Amino acid sequence: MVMERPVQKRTLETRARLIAAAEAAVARTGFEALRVEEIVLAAGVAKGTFFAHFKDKDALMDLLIGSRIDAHLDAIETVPAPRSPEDLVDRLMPLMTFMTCERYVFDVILRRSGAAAIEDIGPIARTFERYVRVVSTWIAGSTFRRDVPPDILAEGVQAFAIQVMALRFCALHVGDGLREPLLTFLDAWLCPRVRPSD
Amino acid sequence: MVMERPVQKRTLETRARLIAAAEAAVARTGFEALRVEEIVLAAGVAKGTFFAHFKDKDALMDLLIGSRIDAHLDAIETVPAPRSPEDLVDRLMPLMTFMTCERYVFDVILRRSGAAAIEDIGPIARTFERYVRVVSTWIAGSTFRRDVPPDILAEGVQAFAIQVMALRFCALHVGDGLREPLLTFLDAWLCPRVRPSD
Amino acid sequence: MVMERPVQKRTLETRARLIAAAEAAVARTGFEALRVEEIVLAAGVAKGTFFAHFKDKDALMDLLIGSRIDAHLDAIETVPAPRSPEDLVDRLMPLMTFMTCERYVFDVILRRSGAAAIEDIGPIARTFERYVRVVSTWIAGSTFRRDVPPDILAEGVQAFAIQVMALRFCALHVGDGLREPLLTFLDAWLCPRVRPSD
Amino acid sequence: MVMERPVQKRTLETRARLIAAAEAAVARTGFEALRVEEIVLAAGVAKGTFFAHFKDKDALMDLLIGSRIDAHLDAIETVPAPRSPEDLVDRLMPLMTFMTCERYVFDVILRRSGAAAIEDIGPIARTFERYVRVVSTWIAGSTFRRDVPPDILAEGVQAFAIQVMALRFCALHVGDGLREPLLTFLDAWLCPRVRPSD
DNA sequence: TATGAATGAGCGTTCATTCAT
DNA sequence: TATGAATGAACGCTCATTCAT
Repeated sequence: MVMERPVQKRTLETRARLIAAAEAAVARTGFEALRVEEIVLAAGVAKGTFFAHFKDKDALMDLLIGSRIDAHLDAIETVPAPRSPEDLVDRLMPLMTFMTCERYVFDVILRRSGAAAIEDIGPIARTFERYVRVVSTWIAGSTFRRDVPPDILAEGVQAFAIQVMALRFCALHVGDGLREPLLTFLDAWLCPRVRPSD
Repeated sequence: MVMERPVQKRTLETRARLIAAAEAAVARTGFEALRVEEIVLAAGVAKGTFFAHFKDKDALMDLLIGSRIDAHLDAIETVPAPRSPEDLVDRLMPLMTFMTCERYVFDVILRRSGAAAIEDIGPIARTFERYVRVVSTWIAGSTFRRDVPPDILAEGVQAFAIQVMALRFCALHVGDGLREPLLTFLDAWLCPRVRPSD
Repeated sequence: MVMERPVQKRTLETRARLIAAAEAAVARTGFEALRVEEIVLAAGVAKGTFFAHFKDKDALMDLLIGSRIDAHLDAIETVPAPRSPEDLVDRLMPLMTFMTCERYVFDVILRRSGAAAIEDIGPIARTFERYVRVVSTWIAGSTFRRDVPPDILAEGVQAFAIQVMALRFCALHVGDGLREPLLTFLDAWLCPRVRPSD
Repeated sequence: MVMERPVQKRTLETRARLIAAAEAAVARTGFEALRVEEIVLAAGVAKGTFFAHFKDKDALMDLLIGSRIDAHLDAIETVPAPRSPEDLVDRLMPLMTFMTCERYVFDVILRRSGAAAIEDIGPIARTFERYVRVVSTWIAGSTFRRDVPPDILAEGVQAFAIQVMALRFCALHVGDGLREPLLTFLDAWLCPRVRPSD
């Protein structure tokens, strides 16, 4: 029988120190420039200790970015459901702005949004599920189109959001902003205005 | 007045030899395992020569993958325009299969599909534009919904394709295939069956 | 019978252009940062042309630095012979200042002051002979010590000058200046004040 | 308060292995032909380890040559002080022979004998200080001239030794040997035979 | 848990020099 | 003479990760 030894206080402290050091470093130099070396130096622990707490650097990255996304989703859940595509875009904007704060961050998000193995599903991947759940719930209680299940519509919203964010990093579309293009897509996706075809 | 001297024959030959060697290596071991050392050895040129022709290994990767995508688009352009979402998915399948042949390849494609600067726009990024152009032309000549401009619909198709491919690498959806999920999206996107509610 | 074909005008012009371009580049970025690429670009010729005019980059460096030293020696020869070690040091100061303008320059001078093969004796090596000749002549016509031949004394002056310049680049002696230390040596070397012990 | 943790045993062992491997390689092929690759292979460590121990190849070179010079100085310190310039030259000969064993070695010595910054002062630069100290002590206890402080005389000895070694590599003086020319200088420098003119 | 020296495999660089045209 | 693509042989670097203590 495996005894779940209660996590020791020191362990939690070390972990907290590592995360705090990482966040301070990110605040200073951004996500891309984050170095394990830098973190352990600031946290005052050895390199090996870092890897006793995090499977690899990516796991920490996942955690840092994931919790930022979660914070945005927390905020999103406190506001009332959107009643129009415009509303929806407004709700999502802060999150999208964060996701595109650095090209590197967006790349990590894309990479970790899917996971190679079930056990690798990390914070970011979970925020993607949560994202769809939130949007799906909104849609279910909305006046948007009904010919498609809410969860499919929600996944479509996610697809368009990613598309729009990706364009942001394309030189040809720099400066386009996120709002307008996304609105165009969501309007067509959620409120198609077609003549019931003959 | 600067005279643009025509590119020398030898230059083109060397470049061709490098690309041929790289392609042979890819055929043998796949994209991810490609090594610069391997290429220059096979091509019989000095390492310095490689970097005189390609900014870095990534630039070659961009070229190799980009031309594969272009080949698929060439093939796509020879067949008649699709008449239904099913048709459309069928047309796109070979390309999507290639894009997801290696996780590494998909990552490169995502990374290079947008560019930080105009001068960095490479082969892959250009295929993304071409992709949209091709699909847009199809849609323009089709019986799909008309309430949204063809190029927006085409970009949406791209967004859904990427969404579906990304899911492929997600543990939760491995084995889902590409066809069914994409069809679900494209049906809803291109042929919405809504009652003009109001 | 070898016909000494008179050097063509174009040849001389190209050579002059190369030297001018090199000197301009040196003025901009110093000797150490000088690149063949930079020179040929500015001169508007191909890289190969450079090596048709100069055996190697070092040969040009030798020429550039050598002619600067020669200019200093020209100036030195116009002033009257020194009557004291102080005088001597004053005469030599501008030359020493140039020789220590860059660590790299000093290194080149040391390296080229001797030559591996007779045919490699270049401008800098020749300036060293000239230097000894000039100083030797001065000493021969002076009231300095007579128990040692002037050319040996002159070589000693050279040795001390180098010693002092080398110290200049040593962190422990930075800021020591060149004048005082050299004077100390030359005073002892040229005007020993010893009691004839025997 | 930062606790200076004592250097680990393993660290010292690895370092020793690297140095031993380098010395073996030098014994085989000389200093100039020394390759980092060769060293790490022979030492059985990773390349990264080499650069964790030595800033670059030059730093190792400095160490290797510096310790050879130190060994010569060790030997020099065990013999009685010289009583004449001839004695002095004899004492210095083995060291000078080593310093001129390869043109490359002499170049390294010249280059590293001065340092750009305090923290760059390496083994070779330190041997130069030690050299002056040793010779200075000898002179202080000798019957050589007394009108000049021993340390100045010692620096002069060093200057002449370098002058003579540099000439060795000069085509015009190849084969001159080191002994005779140095003796000429040292005799004049340490035992001036002048009539007090005044 | 904590330590930190060691790993490692390949990338990119360097840039004077050569040589076929 | 002039051209400029190609050479070449190390070097140095990277930096997350491992593992013996």
